[in-house]
Amino acid sequence: MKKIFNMSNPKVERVLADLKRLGYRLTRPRQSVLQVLMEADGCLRPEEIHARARRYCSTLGLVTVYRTLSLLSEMDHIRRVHREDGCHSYARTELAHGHHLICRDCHQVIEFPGLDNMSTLIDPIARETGFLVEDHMLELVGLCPVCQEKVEA
Amino acid sequence: MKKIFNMSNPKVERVLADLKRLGYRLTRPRQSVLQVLMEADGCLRPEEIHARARRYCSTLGLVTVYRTLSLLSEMDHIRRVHREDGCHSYARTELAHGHHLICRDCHQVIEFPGLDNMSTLIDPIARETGFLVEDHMLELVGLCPVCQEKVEA
DNA sequence: GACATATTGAAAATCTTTTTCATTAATAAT
DNA sequence: ATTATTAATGAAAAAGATTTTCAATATGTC
Ligand SMILES: [Mn+2]
Ligand SMILES: [Mn+2]
Ligand SMILES: [Zn+2]
Ligand SMILES: [Zn+2]
Repeated sequence: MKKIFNMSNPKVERVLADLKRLGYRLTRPRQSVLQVLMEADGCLRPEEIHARARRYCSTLGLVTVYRTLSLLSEMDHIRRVHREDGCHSYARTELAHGHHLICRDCHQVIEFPGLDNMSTLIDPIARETGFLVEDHMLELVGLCPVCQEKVEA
Repeated sequence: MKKIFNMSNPKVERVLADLKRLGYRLTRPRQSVLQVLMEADGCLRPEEIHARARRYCSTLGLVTVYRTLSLLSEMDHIRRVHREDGCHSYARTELAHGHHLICRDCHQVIEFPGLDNMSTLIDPIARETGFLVEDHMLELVGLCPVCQEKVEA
């Protein structure tokens, strides 16, 4: 099958090539999910991805979304992000490195972008322990500006 | 109700006092869950906690485990730890607070040494966001040396 | 175009967690 | 100790998220 989008996204192209290289078929459902993920600038839940991707492939089933997410995760083109409410979100690997800053009072959650210096922290630990560190999760807890004032008052 | 365990654990005592202070009842089901959590030296899933706590309170329902976990989390006596497979584990705050290195295959948990440079990481974020960062949780996930070999083989 | 089969979607199954609600038991008052 | 109050409990049902099953379909190849 040919690409389903006339206007081509270089990120999408790259993944499509990778899929083909590995012998996977370039189906319309897959392409629709991929397109959504690669044009998004944040984390999306499977349900959201499903809704958006249906605009490109109206017959798309949620099951296929899950299957595609799992495949793209394996290939490390997207990454799964933990959510407080139990389920998961997915984002392009470049974006998925966000960390959380949580206010212990109002429970506000701020995402802050990935830290490049994270590896200066992790590398020595990997070396010492012999672990192959594949992922990390950093969560900061404290008081947001608003709640700091509430406490002072 | 009086305490259900003749041999008393100081950690359990402390939480019981706190519960009483806040007007909660010291029920047998609650005490059994608490006991399990405070005598454990690692993370436990609700199902595991349920199984263990039943030895102290045979009628204990899984629902009550969830309710107690949520209460103790609110009170910050235990902390919820994210798991790769979607569900959550819980551990005493002291245990859950440190930095952990978790093997995604054998689930081994190693506590890893010295992160003095944590503040070089956190300070800029605090400055940018205006948050007062009081606590942090860092979890590294990967493969332990043993499980790396298993994969290679 | 025909073929082989990887992929799909619907439905059912699983699994974790939450809600509902009638019953039970902890605490405080008598 | 007995009783009254009502927070807390457990069973069952519901809610969600994700996975499995399987017959039908669409893709890449010849
Ligand atoms: Mn990260
Ligand atoms: Mn999680
Ligand atoms: Zn706040
Ligand atoms: Zn291991």
